[in-house]
Order: sequence, then structure tokens, then C-alpha cells
Amino acid sequence: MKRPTIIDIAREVGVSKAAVSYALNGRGGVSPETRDRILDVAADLGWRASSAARALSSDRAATVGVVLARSPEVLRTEPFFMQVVAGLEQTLSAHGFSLQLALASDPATELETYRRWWAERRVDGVLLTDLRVQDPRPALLRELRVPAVFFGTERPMAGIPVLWVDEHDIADSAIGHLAALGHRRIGHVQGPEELRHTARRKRELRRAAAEFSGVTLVPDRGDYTESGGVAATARLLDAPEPPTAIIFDNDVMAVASVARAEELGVRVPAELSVLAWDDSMLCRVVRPAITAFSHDVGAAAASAALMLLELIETGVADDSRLQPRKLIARASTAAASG
Amino acid sequence: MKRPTIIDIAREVGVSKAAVSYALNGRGGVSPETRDRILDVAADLGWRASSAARALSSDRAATVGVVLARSPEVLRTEPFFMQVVAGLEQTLSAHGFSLQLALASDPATELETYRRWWAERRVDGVLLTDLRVQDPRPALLRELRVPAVFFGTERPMAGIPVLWVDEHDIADSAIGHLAALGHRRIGHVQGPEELRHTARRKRELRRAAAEFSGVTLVPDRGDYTESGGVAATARLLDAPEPPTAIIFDNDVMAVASVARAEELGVRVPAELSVLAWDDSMLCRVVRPAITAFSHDVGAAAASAALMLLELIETGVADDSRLQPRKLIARASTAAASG
DNA sequence: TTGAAAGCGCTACCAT
DNA sequence: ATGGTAGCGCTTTCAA
Repeated sequence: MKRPTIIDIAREVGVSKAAVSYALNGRGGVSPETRDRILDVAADLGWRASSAARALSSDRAATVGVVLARSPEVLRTEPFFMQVVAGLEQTLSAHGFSLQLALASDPATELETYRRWWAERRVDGVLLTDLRVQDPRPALLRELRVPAVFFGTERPMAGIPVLWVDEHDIADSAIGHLAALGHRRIGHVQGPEELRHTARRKRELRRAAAEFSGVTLVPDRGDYTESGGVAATARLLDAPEPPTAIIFDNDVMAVASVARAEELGVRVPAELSVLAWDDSMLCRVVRPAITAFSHDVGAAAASAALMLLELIETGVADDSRLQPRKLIARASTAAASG
Repeated sequence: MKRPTIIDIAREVGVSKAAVSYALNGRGGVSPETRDRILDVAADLGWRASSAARALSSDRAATVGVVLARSPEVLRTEPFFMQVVAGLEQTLSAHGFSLQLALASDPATELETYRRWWAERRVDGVLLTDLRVQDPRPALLRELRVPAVFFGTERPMAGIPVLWVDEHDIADSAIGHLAALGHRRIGHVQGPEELRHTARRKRELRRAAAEFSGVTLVPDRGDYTESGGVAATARLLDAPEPPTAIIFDNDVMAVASVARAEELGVRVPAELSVLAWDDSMLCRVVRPAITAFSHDVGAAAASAALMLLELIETGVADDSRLQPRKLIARASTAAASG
């Protein structure tokens, strides 16, 4: 069963290739009757445009690329990425686009992937996340003139549309929640330093802490992994004056640290309150369940995809703002014991 | 900066298109010197073959497709799928292939996706998982003559290479572990009925239970989700003669059920032992940590990808067997209290 | 309204 | 060893 081409259809109907192409693309230039006959035959034959041929002649791959640039361990454990993939795929496929996916273990590989994709005309645009400090990606993509959308950045970026988050209000909400419970010394186990929003969150939390007089923020370094989070927590709790609450930059570190804290005899939330910046099943199923900032990642990814499609289509796309996260209070945050 | 083509290279070097194509594909038919000059110029220009042009003329997309056919909820919460994606992508990209990904919420959509991909010549083959009862996919793919590899099936399949698992020994191991701890009545919260391996596991567990005289297996239906698992657990525990141990077909149901059981006053493992068929971070971080069957999903996906590449390349691929799962004993299984 | 024909970039066959 | 050249399947321009 050979796969049919427009030539087969043309022969069958008794018209030219061009007529078939017009009819199939709803482009006018064919009489209604021939159009219908062409569509009928195409359907009968189960015809579908060859993606390669169409890409070659239209110079459009109808594909969008995403590089997941995190360690395999983080990719596996963080539901975040699958939600992104799912949100993107659903939106893209609804618009006739495909998703090209790649993993990259280091920044150089990631850059090389964009170069290759673009040179091979494999993608019409790319979606980026996790803006880093001194991030080389925007410059490269601008230079290559690759349509790109950044999502989850802190603010607008020259030449690249962004879907940005405002960490200001969230920081207020986090500190406000804990301060209201009587916490005065609050730890903050951060994500990787190289991520731009890590610094941003720290700054906003510090600002928010300053506004609630008497609240001190004690930052420490995590890396989004279980072990990194646990180590940071141990350092905070070992200090001469340990915090009575800790804010974790992701769910994995929060959950792992709670388990570890309890093994060390520190009861949560009686002696230590815990708040996670990302929500997920992890936070819901552990005991105590963890207070978290929830966020519809799939929907955010879907919006980013729409922005990118618009950019590809029209050449421009407006920045837009992510829905703010919501605080989901659970059992891991309670009144300070002191 | 227009993207260069082989014509640009040919002009620059002063040879024909064909010579350039030969040189770039290492195909002989060009003198070493011209070959080198061509490669130099190509590198200088940053040339990359247009994927569409190559696909069109070679009739090879250099792409493999995977449809993730589960509900968004399961996709999000089960680390399994991201591991599959990661394992596939790494292997494929190492061989110059890409991964085409799609989601499908129902079987009809999944079938339609294969039809479309194949008709559009978008993929050279597909990878399948989760063989269902009365699964229409093998027949369709055979009919379409799409190279395909099934992975995680229970046994060989006519016309389609499989990467199969032997649940026999695992079942022995599961029942053996619990029987040795003194459990005589063991619950089994299954996965969705429509999955072929659900029935298979049940059968193997029952067989194994029969072999350890005195052990009774009490199966109940789950669906891999938190709520489904919790409901099944509640039914089991509400029975006149509740089991002292429960085997869960995945980690999500196990973890959610432990949390729920404890809320109901059933202590784990003192009053109820719990064993999960899949291991993941979830099982490690909750307290008590959950005894589980661990399994290198990424490696399995990588093998499946290699099989598919071989099938695409040579037209044949041998069946192969998955590495058996390993029992990771943790705190959730302990001696029966009775 | 219709059809012929020129690409799109690459592969591969056939002369030279 | 080298260079024309004919496709691959589709889009699109230009005549008819």
C-alpha cells in the first residue's frame, strides 16, 4: 500500500497537481465541484501531505523546539518538565505543529542544539525557560534570528517576547503567611545560583522580610535535588540560632528535608514550619502535607506556545504575564513554637 | 545571514552539487583533496543538511514517534513517562534521530496519530508501551507496515519485536518477601484493567501465593491515581478480614494510600505492610519509606530505542528481555502483627 | 477556472 | 574521479 501523493489524486480526478494543491489548501482557484471531487478522492485515498515536501517548499517545518537543559535526575524527579511538555504539545498539536524535544546536560550542548535545529530548518521557533545569569541564549537566538519565547523570566527582554512572573507579591505572601504564624527567623533554601530567578526570589523575600519588621531571612544554597536540599536544611538547623520556618525553592527539596528533619528529631510543623515554592503530588501525599505555592504549569506552557505560534506567524508577539501562584496552606506550616 | 546550501558550497569550492553531496556523506567518488576542501568550506559556512530536503529525497525522516496515551493527571504524576522520554531521546539523538512526541487522551486519537504520522512520512517507526487487552495497535501498525517496537509486554508478539518483562520471578519475590514476614492475607491494588500486564500480574501473584501455602491474595481495582488507590485501600481495609499487607501496582497509589491509612489510624508498617511495584523518589522520601520494585526505566527505553533503530535500518530486530526489577526493602514492610 | 512549470535542498544514477 | 540531471512531493507563479 504505497502512500498516495497529490499526483495520484490529480490522475484519479483528472486535473493538474496545482489544482489539487489549491483545493487541499482551501485556496480558491478551483471550481466548487472539482474541489469537492478532489477532497473526496483525497479522503478516499487517505492522503496526507508529506511533511518533508511541505516543509521544503514552504520553508516551514511546522515544528517548535524545546531543549530540556537539566540533569537527568532533576528531569526525572520534577513533575514540572512533564507538565511543560504536556502543555506545549496539546497547544501545538491543536494548531498543526509538532514538538521537537531534546535534552542537554550542559549549556554548550544546548546552544549547539539551537544552531543545529535552525541550520537544519528543523524548527520554526523555540521555547526557552529558566533564564540564567549571563545567559548566552538570548544573544544567540537573536543573532540566528530564531523566533523564540522565554517563559518564566522576571521581566521583559530585548528582542524576545517573554511570559514573565512577578515574584513581588508571592514573596509578600510567603513572608506574610509565616510572619502571621509568629515566625521571626525564616530560612530560605534556594535553587541553583545560576538561575536568574533564584537571585530574584532571594531579593524579593529579603525585601518582604524587611517590610515585616522583625523578620530575618537566612538564605542558604540548594540545587533542587534531594541531597542538596537536605544538606542546606542541616546547615540552617545546625546554626546557633536556627530558623523556625524554612522556605524551599522547590517541592523536592522541601519534601526530602521534612523527612530528614523528622529523622533528626525536629518535628514539622511543631518545631519547624516548611513552605515549598512549587506544588505537586509530592507535597500533597507526604505527611505532614506541605504548604506550597501552586501554579498551573501546563497552562503557562500553553500560553507560551500560543505566543510562539503568533510570533512565528506574524513576526511579533506581546509580552504577557503569568498567572500568579497561589498559596495552598497545608499542615507543614503552623504557629512558631518560640 | 541566509542558511547555506550545498549549492553555496559547490560554488565556493568550484565543483558540482553532486561532488559536495558525496563528500559530505563520505561516499567516495571524490578525490581526497576536493573532499577536504569541501568539508572545510562546509564547516566554515556552518552548513547543515536541511532535514526536509534530506527526508524528501531519501525517504527517511530520521525521526521516531511516541504517543503517550494516558490521562494528563497520570502523565504529570508518574515519573515513569519522563524517564521513558529521557531514555529514548538520549539514545535517538546519539544516532542522529529525533523524537516526535504526542499525547493522546483516548485510543482512537492514538491510532489516528499513527496513521497521520505515517501518511505524512513524519516518522520512520514508533515505540509503543502498555499493551492493552484487545489492543488495536499491533494490527494497525502491521497493516500500515510501520516499523514498531513494543516495550514492557509480557511475551512475544506476532510481527512486532518486543522488549518483554517476566513477571513470574517478581511475583515470587513479592509474595516471598511478605510471606517471610508472616503475612498470610495480602491485598493487591491493581492498575487499570485494560492494561494487559494488570491481569498478568494478578495471575502471577495468585500463582505465587498458592505456592506459599496459606497465603491468600485479595485483589482490588485501582487505576494508578491517588484517589483510585486510596479507594481500593479503603475497601480492602474495611473488609471483615482485612489484609495485613498490600501490594500496589504503582508508587503513586502506594504512597497516597499510606498517607490515608495513617489518617485512618492504621499504622504502617506496624499494622499494614505496603509494597509498591514501581520505585521513584516518592517511595524514598515519604515516611515510612516504601518498599518497592525498582527498575531502570531509562535504560529500558534506551534498549527499546536501539531495537527500533535496528528494525528501521535492517528490517528485523530480535525480541529482548528487560532487566528484572529489584526489590528494594524499606520501612513500609515489616513482620505481620497478628 | 485551470494547467504547465519552476523551484525548495538533497540524493543518486548515469554519463563523461 | 567528476559533473550533469532526474527525481522526492509540494507550493506558487505565470500563462492560457
